[in-house]
Amino acid sequence: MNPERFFKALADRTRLQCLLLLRDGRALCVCEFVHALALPQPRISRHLGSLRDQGVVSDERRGQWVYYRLSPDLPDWACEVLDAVAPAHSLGELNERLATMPNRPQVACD
Amino acid sequence: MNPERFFKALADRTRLQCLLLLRDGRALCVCEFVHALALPQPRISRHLGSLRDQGVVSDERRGQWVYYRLSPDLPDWACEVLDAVAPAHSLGELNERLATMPNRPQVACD
DNA sequence: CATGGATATGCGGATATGCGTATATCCGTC
DNA sequence: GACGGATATACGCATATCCGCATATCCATG
Repeated sequence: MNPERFFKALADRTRLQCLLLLRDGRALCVCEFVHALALPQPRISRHLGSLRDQGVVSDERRGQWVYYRLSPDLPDWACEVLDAVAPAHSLGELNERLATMPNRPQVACD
Repeated sequence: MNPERFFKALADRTRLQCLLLLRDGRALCVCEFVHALALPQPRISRHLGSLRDQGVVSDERRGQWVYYRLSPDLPDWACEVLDAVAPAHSLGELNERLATMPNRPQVACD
């Protein structure tokens, strides 16, 4: 994981929001991102796929659902970067929508 | 300064290296960047100009030279991001070339 | 005011990026 | 094995980004 690539990953609103939602070791499936960010599914899927290809997140299939989490191989400095920017980015609304998501697969699948 | 814009600024090798060189409050002029990074002058100049336009760095003219430094308005989280990534990015060679630069305008113009 | 060093910018081309729409794939259930 | 929900991908388009080269601008000095 080199810094330039990592910052490219963060340099997009959709990807940045996805990553911040995963920050505390949480795993979320695609439909949860779709609901929380209120964005079309292909868009979410493609961004998550690119994050996976770059080693920023890892995925895990559970039945129909694919869960994404921050890659366990993410170097310390990368986690520190996420922690540093988190306070500057209000996730309140996103977490709110997550919490009230109807038909949510299963909460806290960790 | 919003996180997405800031990360776009860091998502380029040239810009990232420039910013890391400025990290301890140091100010450098264009020709110093050119020498340290061993890149063509127009390229350095345009990247620094774009960083200035986005409020990441500030510039100051001194005679023929234009000095750039991290913007004093940079929010705390942005500085923390730079501090976090600094150890992951070896600047040794760049600082080495800076130190041995011939005809260097003036050292430590702070 | 001519000169030269330092810096900035105009321009065109190559490439990358992000998107929407449509469709494919994968999986559990019946 | 048909169906439906969840996810991934193919395709084409619009735009952004980065670059090199050439040239313009700015400034100190003579």
